[in-house]
Amino acid sequence: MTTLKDLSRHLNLSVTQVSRALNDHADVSEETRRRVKEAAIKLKYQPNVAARKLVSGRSGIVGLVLPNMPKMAEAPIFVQTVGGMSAHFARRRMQFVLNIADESEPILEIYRRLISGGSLDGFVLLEPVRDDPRIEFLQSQKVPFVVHGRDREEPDYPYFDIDNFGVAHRLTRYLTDQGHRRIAFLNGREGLTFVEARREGYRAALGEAGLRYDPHLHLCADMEEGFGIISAVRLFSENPRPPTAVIAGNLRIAKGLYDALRAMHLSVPQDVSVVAHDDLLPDIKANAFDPPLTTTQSALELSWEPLAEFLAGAVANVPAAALQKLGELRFVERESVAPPQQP
Amino acid sequence: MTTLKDLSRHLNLSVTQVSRALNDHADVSEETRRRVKEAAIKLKYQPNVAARKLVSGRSGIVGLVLPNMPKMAEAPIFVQTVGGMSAHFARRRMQFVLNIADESEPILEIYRRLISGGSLDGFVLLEPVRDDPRIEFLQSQKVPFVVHGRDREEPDYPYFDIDNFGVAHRLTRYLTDQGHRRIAFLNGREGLTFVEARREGYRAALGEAGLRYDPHLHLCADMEEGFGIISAVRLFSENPRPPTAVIAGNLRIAKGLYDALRAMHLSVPQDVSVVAHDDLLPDIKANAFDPPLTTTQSALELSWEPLAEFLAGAVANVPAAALQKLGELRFVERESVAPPQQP
DNA sequence: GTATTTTTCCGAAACGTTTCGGGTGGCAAT
DNA sequence: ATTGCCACCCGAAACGTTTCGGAAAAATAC
Repeated sequence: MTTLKDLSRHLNLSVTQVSRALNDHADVSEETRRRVKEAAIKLKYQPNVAARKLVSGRSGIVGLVLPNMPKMAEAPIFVQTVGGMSAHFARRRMQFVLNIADESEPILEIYRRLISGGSLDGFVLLEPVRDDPRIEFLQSQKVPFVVHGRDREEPDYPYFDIDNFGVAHRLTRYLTDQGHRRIAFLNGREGLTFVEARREGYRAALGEAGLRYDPHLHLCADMEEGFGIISAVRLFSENPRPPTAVIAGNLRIAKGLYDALRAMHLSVPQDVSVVAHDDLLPDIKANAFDPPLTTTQSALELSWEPLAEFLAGAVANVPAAALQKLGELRFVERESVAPPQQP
Repeated sequence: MTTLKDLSRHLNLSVTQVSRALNDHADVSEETRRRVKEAAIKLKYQPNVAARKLVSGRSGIVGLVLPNMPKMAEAPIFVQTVGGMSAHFARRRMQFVLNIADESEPILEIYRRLISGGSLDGFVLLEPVRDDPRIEFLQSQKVPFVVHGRDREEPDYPYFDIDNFGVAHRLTRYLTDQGHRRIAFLNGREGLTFVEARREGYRAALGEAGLRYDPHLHLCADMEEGFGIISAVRLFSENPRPPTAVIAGNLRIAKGLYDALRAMHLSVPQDVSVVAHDDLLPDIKANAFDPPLTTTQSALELSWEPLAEFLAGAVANVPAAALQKLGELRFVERESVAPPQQP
């Protein structure tokens, strides 16, 4: 293994100067810098991360801590997430480590262990809840992190999110504009901030249309196909006043919903209008629905690069304000909505 | 952050002795050891991994390098694998890092980069091919690793595998015992050693029954549902002499096969007998098939623990012979096989 | 009583890097 | 000729741990 000392001997330079040359410091001549870099490549020099970390405090390793094994239904998202992050961090010459918690160990303990050993530079946080304890903890420990989402409206930490209020608002508004007055919303698991944001967007759009928010029409659960199926039954077969339109939180829910509606001989959009939000996952396509589904869309896949970039920035002490971004959102009109039938 | 020096000051001991006490060396009195360990807990001492690594050469980090982003069809296996490994290494207080290769960078370059930086202690290798270049490379570099599978019959490195020869042999033998004489085998991607082992098991069992191996009946492809579908068509609708039984390499292939046979109005087991190997993945069950599928089974899920254990062992210089294991294999008879129809 | 071993401890060096403070020598300004 | 400045370079210290060789204290043997 080549070290700085080897290089310095080989070049008749001091270790100091070699280090400075490789790190592009100011006071090293152009000529020397070139020589050094060439030699480094020729001798396959790779800096020893441990040594570097010891003095600089940075290890180039960031982590993702998951509270539990992902369920099978979440597999595609898990692949996207872990794969995407890993790839983008690798591109930045950073290591990405995955840590799946034992249920036995409290999650904050895991963070504590990982940071106090000094092995990790920072973390990626997924699925924040309101006033997320992880965020509070990491902030109190002054450990860099980036959040996929937000746990409050205007955070002072790095994040990448989409306008979830806008998602729900837009979808709801589109339906009220067509004359719908009873609109159900199949949202996500309660407590998650993006679910709350969507609820508010939904509620706001209802208000603007002069409609009142009916809690019976706002359902919360894990965003799986089964949720769509069960909700369809609950909304349309056990309900004296069923909705005329349904908003699905993602395509998986919408899929279940479509299937169940078909089984109940309700047709889209004649009997029920359906819209959804589409994360553009590769395994399920909105225009492969029958009829093609009207959606808001924003590619989940585009999250990983900014997340990696922002975490790298945070580790390098870039101020948080420069490390915040909202993803693009598009509205795509297809054929799953019609005006409500007159009763 | 508490360091050894802090502890030593606090205890009126030398740094040396504190270190030795914590690492359970011989020449430290019982009394001192106790005092030191108590203080360590009280002051929340966590050894700095970077410093430790610098002198010991171990980082406690192991890695998995994947040649490319997993395809969606492989998502459940990916989740199992990555999740399982990560969890088991975490239990051993080791970090597990995932590295998804850019197509641009040759895979051995990635290994080279990761080991010469000195950041990783060892690797987990998946899906070995015969005379796998990764194995040769890592062996030549004297880097510890463990293989899920084998790249030769009796390797001198740590591995966990199942008896793939046995899998194919058993399934084939079961069919020949029932009188089948034309048996197709839907195997995996060519080049993988487990695929070759299965081919040999198949071929051997055929031989024992006095049948000759017909290459037209041994098909190789990625083990996805589509492979089962396409093979069904090829074997049964374009073939003057179709097989009377089919062996599927896994349940996903079997699923495609079942679906396609049904579409072609061929019934299992009256028209075609089917058997398969079952990795006991959570998203697909052999007895949920109609009719329930006769299988060999061995839980993929049970691989992760021995793999983690063996890699940890390899890093600690345990001889390879003690780090090799074959997984359990069971044969489960269900209702997907009948004697062949007389022509 | 001295000689020898055993137990328990410690100082110092080492791992490979970054960085601090302080050099040189050359050149322009005074 | 002195001063100041600049571009370039270097030695040494530091990061936190482990380990080597040796030393003091205690226990045992003669």
